[in-house]
Amino acid sequence: MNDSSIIDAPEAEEPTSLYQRILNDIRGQIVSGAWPPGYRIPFEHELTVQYDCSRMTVNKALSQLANSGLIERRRRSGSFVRAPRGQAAVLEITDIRNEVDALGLPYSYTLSSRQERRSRLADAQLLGPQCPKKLLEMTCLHYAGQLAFCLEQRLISLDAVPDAVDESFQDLAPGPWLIRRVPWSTAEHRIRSEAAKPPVSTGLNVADGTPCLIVERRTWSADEPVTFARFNYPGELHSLVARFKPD
Amino acid sequence: MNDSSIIDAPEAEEPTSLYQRILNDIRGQIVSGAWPPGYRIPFEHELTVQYDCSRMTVNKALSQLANSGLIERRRRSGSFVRAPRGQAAVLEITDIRNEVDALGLPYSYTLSSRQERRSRLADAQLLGPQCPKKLLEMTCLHYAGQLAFCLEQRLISLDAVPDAVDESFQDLAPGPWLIRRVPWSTAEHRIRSEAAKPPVSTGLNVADGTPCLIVERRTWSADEPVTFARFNYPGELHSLVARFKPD
DNA sequence: TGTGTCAATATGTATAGACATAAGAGAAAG
DNA sequence: CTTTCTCTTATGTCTATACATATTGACACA
Repeated sequence: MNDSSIIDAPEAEEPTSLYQRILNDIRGQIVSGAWPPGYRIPFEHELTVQYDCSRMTVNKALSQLANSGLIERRRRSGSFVRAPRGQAAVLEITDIRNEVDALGLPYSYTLSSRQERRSRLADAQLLGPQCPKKLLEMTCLHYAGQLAFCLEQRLISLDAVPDAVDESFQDLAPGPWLIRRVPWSTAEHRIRSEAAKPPVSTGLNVADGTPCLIVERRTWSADEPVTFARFNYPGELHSLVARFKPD
Repeated sequence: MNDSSIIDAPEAEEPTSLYQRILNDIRGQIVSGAWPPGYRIPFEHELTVQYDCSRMTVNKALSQLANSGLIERRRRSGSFVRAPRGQAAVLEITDIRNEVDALGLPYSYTLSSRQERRSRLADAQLLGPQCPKKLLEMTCLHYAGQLAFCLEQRLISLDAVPDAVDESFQDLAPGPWLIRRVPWSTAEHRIRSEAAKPPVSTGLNVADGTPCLIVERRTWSADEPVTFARFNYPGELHSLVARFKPD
């Protein structure tokens, strides 16, 4: 399970245009520590002299650095290296089918339960204050070969996605169905570890108390809740990877 | 533990400049689904007419959309809405002290063990192929009140950070020490769930088999491995949050 | 039919200039 | 000494223009 052999340091690439060269140069000064947090970056005017270019070119580079959060720009004062930023990592969320494929195992999917119902108080806990009136609740199992890879507990707002009542979800998982049907504007993920209890433990066919990686995803489209999904990955066979990428 | 009351849908904000208005308009068309993947966005020239502005203004908006991955630009052909992107979420990695503070509990820290040594084969598994020769290995405990909140297992490359030998780490955790001393260019996080075993279970004072959330972080500076950290969060009291943010 | 050439076109990058805006510094007024 | 005003300055945005570059379609040629 501890397949840590896929570790590789990243590589730099050559800049192609002037503004990218300026951008790389400055970012280099920052990430190398030569320009510590609080350091005042040369004024745009000074950089135009240094690189012998127009202010717009310098501005393009500095603007990108600014809205990627590496520097802060203050009128009249100049541009400054930002405090060591709360390190942000990008978590790439893929379809479960892709995860299984990546393991080289055959993927299969079954629907365990499906129920249309009115929403209850407990649902508002999961979907937020603007909880829809009607819901579709499902439990699904994703297999990697013979192995139960993930148990999915899913709520779909029938207010936001009325078409879902016409879909059986017998052969197609709700995730890929939704992603091609409903545009989404925001998603939030909560990740934690939990001991498996029924019905999760029975569904996954693991002993009670088996540690599970839980990923809960809430999705909104234009401020309206669309869906809630809880993915239960049993044991230690699954790990999420998040990479920091400057810019 | 399931403190799900901190759920709120996001809000839109008003554009301040023309290019931001263009950017928001187009992004709106895309995330609302009105312009599906593959749709050809109006040419820059058409947009300059529509918004009555110069091409540079349109270009600034489209460029940002392009390098945030929402659209793809092809010379001579135009700009196209990209395929439903691999959903990416941003994981905000904070100092453990901040996490404890956020819970409203008093933070304290102790160093359990500290050892300078030559690197072994097993270390290359963790730090990658360019494993350093000399290492500093530590085990630390982070408390939230009386509760063991997190057990940290830490390796620091003494090749990359020779200064670390002079630091006792008795009162300051390696994380904040490193972050203000060593600039880093890349970080990778692996997140999984695991049953606690000795020495982790004994260090955290929890029963063997207690599910733990494991966050492993590898950090490089200029392609050289700097540090490896494994954070063991026992039980279900901790959860990571990752938010999708368009742009 | 296949291929090479060429012009048309949309984007990529850069320029010089313009005005707006905010924020700091210093002067003037209370 | 404090408040208020003006002036200066660096950034924020926008324009009109220019040339480079990649790609496509059309046309001519073997």
